Amino acid sequence: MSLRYALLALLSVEPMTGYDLYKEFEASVGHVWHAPDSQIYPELRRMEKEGLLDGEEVTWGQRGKKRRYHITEAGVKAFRDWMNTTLEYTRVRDPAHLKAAYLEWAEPEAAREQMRAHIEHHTGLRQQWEQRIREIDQDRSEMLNRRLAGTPEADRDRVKAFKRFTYEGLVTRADQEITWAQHGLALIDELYANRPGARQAAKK
Amino acid sequence: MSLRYALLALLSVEPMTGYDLYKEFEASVGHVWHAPDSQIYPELRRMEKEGLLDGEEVTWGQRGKKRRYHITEAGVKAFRDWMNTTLEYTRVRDPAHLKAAYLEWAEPEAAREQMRAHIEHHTGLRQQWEQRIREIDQDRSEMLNRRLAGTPEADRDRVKAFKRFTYEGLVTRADQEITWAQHGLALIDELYANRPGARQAAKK
DNA sequence: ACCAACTAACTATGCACATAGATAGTGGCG
DNA sequence: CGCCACTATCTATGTGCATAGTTAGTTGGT
Repeated sequence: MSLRYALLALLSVEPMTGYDLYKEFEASVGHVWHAPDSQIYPELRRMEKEGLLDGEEVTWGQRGKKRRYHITEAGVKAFRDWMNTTLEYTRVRDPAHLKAAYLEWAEPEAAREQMRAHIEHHTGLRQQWEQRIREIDQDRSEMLNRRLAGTPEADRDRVKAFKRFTYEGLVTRADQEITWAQHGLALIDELYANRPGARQAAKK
Repeated sequence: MSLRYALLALLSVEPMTGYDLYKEFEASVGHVWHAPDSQIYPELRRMEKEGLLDGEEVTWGQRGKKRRYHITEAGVKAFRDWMNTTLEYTRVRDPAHLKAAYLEWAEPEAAREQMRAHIEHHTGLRQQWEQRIREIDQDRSEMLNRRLAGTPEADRDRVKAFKRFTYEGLVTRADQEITWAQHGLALIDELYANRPGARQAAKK
């Protein structure tokens, strides 16, 4: 149910087409909420039907056309209401930790590989998020700059501060996951010290 | 797709009915993977059809009956194969951080409430997980004890060690989330120092 | 003139999961 | 005896999301 609010967040800056939003998901919101275009287009139509958005037909080239969505007052209200409502948290469902709990079933080398994948995955995320922080600090994010341009000067600090705060939390989380998996690698080495990886030659 | 592996993990210890598994989900695996009974029962039937489980009709009282599932060799193999396969990670989708990124839209008091809810949520999880660690250390987990009883002595350390490792990681993660939200509270106070919460009386 | 890469949008299928409710038997307590 | 909490299972409906494929126009380069 968060997709529509991610969309409203972007549309609160300026009108956009479904494709714009899809692209923007890769570049900005996508770092906290990913969505494929096949989910975005129908959601936009639904939101228009519910009066949160106004759709406008725009010609493009000779015969091409696209639909540009504007946020309505009802849309702004819906977004603000969501922001003022405390989130419901869902139940834990964590494949990586489920696997970790039964790692004795895996071959030592497969267990290590799992830990390495965990490190790699979170290293990648960490990089993206750090990059995002740098963009915020150096005003190099197009979307954020446009948002700031339409924000009263007195509130600009807050807009930047909350985004920075968000990504800082994610970077720390990634660090924690990386450290955890490194401990995992050490633990595996320790537990199989007398019985090296199945495909590894035993020492003489 | 992880549900079936969580079920196989439990059934690798001993045969159980759907209801047993449902209960066990609340007490052990549920701490890393939650599932409602309405998802468990049909999955068990599917797994039986695929040959991963054997179902056995058991009478219970006068007219009552229940179905007890045994893991088959194919089931053990499927679980081991999954354990030896590196996980695919899914895209980021994090409602709490999505909201955090746009917190300037919320009333200060609502923003604080969101942070408090985050702290409360992760404090609850932290407690569960710490409890789990204590149970592991003191051999007070029924399920784990039964698993250990059926495990060769040489491998018992590993079984416990991986579980401990898993929950330690989750505890650290919870700590990190709590710290983050506390920073959030401090940040909100700082950013609205000149403009206290909307419903609060201004100082004379 | 043509092709590749991009813009733009839509459709289809299926699983995973949340939520809610239905049905029926059991065991114990007062 | 009647009631309640628990055991046990199943059904139904809707949303969210992944994955994959389709159609059509545009732009820029060789």
